[in-house]
Amino acid sequence: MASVTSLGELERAVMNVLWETDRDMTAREVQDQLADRDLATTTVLTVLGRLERKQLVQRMRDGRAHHYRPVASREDHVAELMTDALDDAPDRGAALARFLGGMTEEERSRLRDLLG
Amino acid sequence: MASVTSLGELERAVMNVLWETDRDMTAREVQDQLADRDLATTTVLTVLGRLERKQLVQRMRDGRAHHYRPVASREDHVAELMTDALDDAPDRGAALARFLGGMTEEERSRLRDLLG
DNA sequence: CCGACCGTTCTACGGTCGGTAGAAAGGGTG
DNA sequence: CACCCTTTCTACCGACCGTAGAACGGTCGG
Repeated sequence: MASVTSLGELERAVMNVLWETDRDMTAREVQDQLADRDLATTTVLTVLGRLERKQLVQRMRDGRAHHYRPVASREDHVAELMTDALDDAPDRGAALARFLGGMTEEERSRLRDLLG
Repeated sequence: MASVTSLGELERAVMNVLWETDRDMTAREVQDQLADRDLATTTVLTVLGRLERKQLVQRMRDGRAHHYRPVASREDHVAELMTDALDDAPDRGAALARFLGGMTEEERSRLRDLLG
């Protein structure tokens, strides 16, 4: 059961748009935010559909169109990816130690604060 | 630049064998450890080759055969995945907070210890 | 010294997934 | 009611993965 979800490039871009825009969006609005890619609307819809299948976005009908929103915040999503990665380590302590070792002292200190 | 590496099922199984066996292995030895899958030797070789291309394993010639070894420990690998995930969050603090929130108090306490 | 054998490399095929989008259907709006 | 917007269906291509046969090259036993 692979990790939570491995996304393609466009899928990731769409999630980023949804995460960065702090409200529900229609496919058209997402498309507009990705204007530089010059995508067809159907392409955006296909991707949104796949993201819904992967349970990363949720959609609600609103008149003719649908509105899409991320199921979880980006931070929650990231935290979940981290947890999943950690769950792959038989020696959690060692993995955590390596993880901490890769951080700056500043960030470790922030982590201490977060841990109260 | 997707995440560090997303592996297929068999690729992951091979990495697990290499990680769990604490010495260099030949393709044949890996195959033996995966006997339940009844794989052809060439299949194992192909996978090991792909893992080498992905820089997850390293190989050295030893007489007729090659010996394969993981480039990094599983814990290092996991830590790297965690770091990569975290790097995707614009708000690292928030992501870390969510991550901590998903841990048991026991583990948080262990983390405090690791942080010294 | 040669043949059998073993490990490797090359090649390939089918399945799944992601990026992409056209065709056609369905439902409001004027 | 006609039109237009959004959606659904379907599809294609390329990449990646699981899988493995064919063929090659070097070693070792005889």
